[in-house]
Amino acid sequence: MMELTRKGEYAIRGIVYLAAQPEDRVCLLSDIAAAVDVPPTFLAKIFQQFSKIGLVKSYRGTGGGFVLGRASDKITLLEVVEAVEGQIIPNRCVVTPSECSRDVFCKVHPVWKRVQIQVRDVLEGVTLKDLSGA
Amino acid sequence: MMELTRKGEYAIRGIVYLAAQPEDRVCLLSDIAAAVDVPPTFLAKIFQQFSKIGLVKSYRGTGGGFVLGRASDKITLLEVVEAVEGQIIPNRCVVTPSECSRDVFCKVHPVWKRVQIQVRDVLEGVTLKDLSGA
DNA sequence: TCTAAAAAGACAATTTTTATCTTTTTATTG
DNA sequence: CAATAAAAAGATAAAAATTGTCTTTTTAGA
Ligand code: SF4
Ligand code: SF4
Repeated sequence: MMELTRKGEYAIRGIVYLAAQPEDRVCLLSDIAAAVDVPPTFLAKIFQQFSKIGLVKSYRGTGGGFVLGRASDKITLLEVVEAVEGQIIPNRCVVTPSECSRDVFCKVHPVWKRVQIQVRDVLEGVTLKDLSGA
Repeated sequence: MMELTRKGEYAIRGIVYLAAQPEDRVCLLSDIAAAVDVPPTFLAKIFQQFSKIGLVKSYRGTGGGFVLGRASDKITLLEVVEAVEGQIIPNRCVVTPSECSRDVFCKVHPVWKRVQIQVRDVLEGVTLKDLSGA
């Protein structure tokens, strides 16, 4: 339970690698994939998601590749994880109360809410800089 | 991500209902299932798991059914969840470091460890009594 | 125009989840 | 003892999610 998927793990590896590169060095997807040991086609999908929300910037064509979208200390682990895994949802009723008619009186409901907050807090407190630094 | 499965949700509902019953009242599985709106055959599997580790006690035959294995304030939500979902594992390297060769230098690894601890702490701090009380 | 590289979309194998159904074991009761 | 009640165990299966791959398209540079 609560397990990060491969996709999430790959996503983190990839972007942490990027964050560890010299500031404005443009990296090939194929190079990143090889470096962090992830299937290139899979990582491509992941970086497309990153690109859409601006977590990375991409350049096409010759000399193209990827760079970080913002300074590495301005990107949190939470953003990275949520970009590919979606919101941190310990239980569906946390995000969709209507899902369960019992939520009116349910005492479990607020516990999941607390779990959500705790997890988010941990992940939000870590930046790519923290993860890529020496 | 981090989402409880139906099985986990059902498990909690079922055992919380049991905890809310008068002390030594033996409950039929079919009654519990109906009360908490869970497929009876599915709940049966769940309660079998509970029974194996003593979270509930079961009686077969006429007049049989289930009662809580211990006082409701001695059973934590963590136990219940882990009984059916397995350990709280935010990332597999947390439990099987050998899984990933990068764990020696990896800075992400300890973050998942912290997530694990936080989640466990929240769930461990809640008992069935807390969840079933008026 | 040719080539390099990412973006997009379609597809597929595998695994996990979410059950259901049947048979077996155990206990009670008349 | 026979009949019945109820949980335990086991087999099976549909649906969904995960984990990829492959092909085509778009964009940019040389
Ligand atoms: S029973 Fe409570 S915890 Fe479970 S889904 Fe409903 S509101 Fe959420
Ligand atoms: S790269 Fe780090 S976080 Fe990811 S599996 Fe390996 S040790 Fe764990």
